[in-house]
Amino acid sequence: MKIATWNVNSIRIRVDAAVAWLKEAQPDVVALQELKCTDDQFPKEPFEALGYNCAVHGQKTYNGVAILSKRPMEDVTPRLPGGDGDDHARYIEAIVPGEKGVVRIASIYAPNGNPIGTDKFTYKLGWLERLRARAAAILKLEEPAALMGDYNVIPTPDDVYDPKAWLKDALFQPESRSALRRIEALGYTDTIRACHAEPHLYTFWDYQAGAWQKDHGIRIDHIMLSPQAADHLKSSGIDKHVRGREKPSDHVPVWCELEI
DNA sequence: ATGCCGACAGGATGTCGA
Repeated sequence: MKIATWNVNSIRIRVDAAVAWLKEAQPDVVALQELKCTDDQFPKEPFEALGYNCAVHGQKTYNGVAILSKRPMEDVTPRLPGGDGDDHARYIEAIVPGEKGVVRIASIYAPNGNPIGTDKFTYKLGWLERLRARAAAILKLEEPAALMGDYNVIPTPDDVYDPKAWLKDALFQPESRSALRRIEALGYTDTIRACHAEPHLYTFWDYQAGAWQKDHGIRIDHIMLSPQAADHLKSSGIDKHVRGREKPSDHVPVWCELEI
């Protein structure tokens, strides 16, 4: 089973780009983030025409997550538990059948958290703690699971072109990095780290200041596998070339192959 | 230099992203 995650930065404006990538990459399951549309506005037709079922948790203008799956999904559950009154559409979970078993899939869009020292940063850390709690609960199920999406956290200095330039950014704060490490420490595997020894692999390049041309990127989109999924990890990659196309998202797809 | 770019809502320009 090939699974992938992609922050599309508006699904409506990215339909052609998404269809082109799906045709070439042929993933069985895709977690999408930053739909920037309501459930009603989500363009299901072009994806259904490619054979995908769509589970959408949208919101007007901001956020929004979805899971596309060739096989029908079960137990589709939007919203991250906890966070009383939190109405941001940043999480959706579903069960997807594979050839040999099922995989629990989560599409994650963690808060940006800038600027630091504000309620936004507090919200980010609280949200990541809620995610850790959910990740711990999923581990107890002892089943293959992939928690994938835009974590908005740069894990280490090796995951950014110039660590100094990000020292005051919410994505690279010690508290943010620690929150991600706490999830990994539960027993989750970062697929790109597991499959690639070389540093400076990126998933996001800002639209501004020629970041793409200068390869000024950061790695913030991650696939985290439960032990039962990591046992079946075959390969993982980043479809970097997608960033060089017409009207690109500022993020690119991250994928992995599971023998499930 | 805290903007550079891009999407959205709305109908000008402010908000948000990372």
